[in-house]
Amino acid sequence: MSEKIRIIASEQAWIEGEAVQQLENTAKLPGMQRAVGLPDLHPGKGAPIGAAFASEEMIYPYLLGNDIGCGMGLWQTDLKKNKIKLDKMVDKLTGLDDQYDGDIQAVLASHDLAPSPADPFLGTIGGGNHFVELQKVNEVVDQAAFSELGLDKKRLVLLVHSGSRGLGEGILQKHVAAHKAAGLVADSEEGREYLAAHDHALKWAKANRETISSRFLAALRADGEFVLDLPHNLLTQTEICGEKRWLHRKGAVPANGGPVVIPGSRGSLTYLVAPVGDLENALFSLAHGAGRKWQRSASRDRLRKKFSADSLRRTDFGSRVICEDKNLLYEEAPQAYKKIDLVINDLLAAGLIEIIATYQPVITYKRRTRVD
DNA sequence: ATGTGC
Repeated sequence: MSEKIRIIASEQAWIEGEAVQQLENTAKLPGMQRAVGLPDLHPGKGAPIGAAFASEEMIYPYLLGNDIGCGMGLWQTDLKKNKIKLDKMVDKLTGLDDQYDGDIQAVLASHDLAPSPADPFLGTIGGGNHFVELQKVNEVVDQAAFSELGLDKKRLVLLVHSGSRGLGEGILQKHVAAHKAAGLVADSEEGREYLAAHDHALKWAKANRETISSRFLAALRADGEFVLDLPHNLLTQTEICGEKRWLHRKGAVPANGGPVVIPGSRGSLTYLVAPVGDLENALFSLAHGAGRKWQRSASRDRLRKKFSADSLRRTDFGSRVICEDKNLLYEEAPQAYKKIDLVINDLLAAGLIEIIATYQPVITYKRRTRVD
């Protein structure tokens, strides 16, 4: 394996050969200095997911993929853990895939965002692995760090996973039409144009998660306080070992900006962790989740044989899954994902995290609208 | 992942 590559995973971790091959391929790209695979590394469309890449001079839009700015936002609600009325809450969460009926222009203005064709979709989560999850505390491990974030173990939190919808898609498509998987010189007209579009999508995606949270909180008739928001598909100029590098993160959460959330699948715990240790050697990045184990089509084929759709709408935690799109229900089932505990154990073994707390699902909202 | 593909 190239000395440019590091894979942070134990021998027991299930990492597909194709993902490792994809990581090897990225290390050969012109200007590429280092590539790090995180414990949730898995194959993507040409480029791996769960990885960070540091390059000199060149930037590679293809490594980031279409959902520029996709990430996790966390809000603490004023809903109490001991007063959960599941059926009533599920009934309230309707109409949330429709166009946002609030003031989109005001949201854009507050984030200093220029108009874009994706604006009618602001406030919608989209499909794929995107979700909104209401969670309750499972365990507080580091009370001081937990309190420091303003968190209260009696209160439910809202975790929002979404991105830049059609906006990032359009930016990648434009690049691919002209350059396919090839990169750009960062300091060129096209490079600067991509970076400007990227930065816009990054901000838009954050505004999207904020809008989604306010919609869901309003539907639940709850208030919420912002806790944190971190993208996991992004490109930044970052100093690494004393050199300015273009740091690409694809399914990798920044570990140089305080605590991060690493969610499992909807059937497992979510970890709130503090990055520690030699993060520079991990390109200041951590795993962004459990990582997919089975491809979408394989998940549908395998799980349809074993489980009814309704059985997948409840989890071992007693939580509910709101998802009327049956394909999505099977594609995103917990069985299709790796075990989050193993991902966390690998990060602990590498000395890169300390656990602050764990949360468990109460309600997982996937796209509710029926499309099948 | 996708104002969702043949």
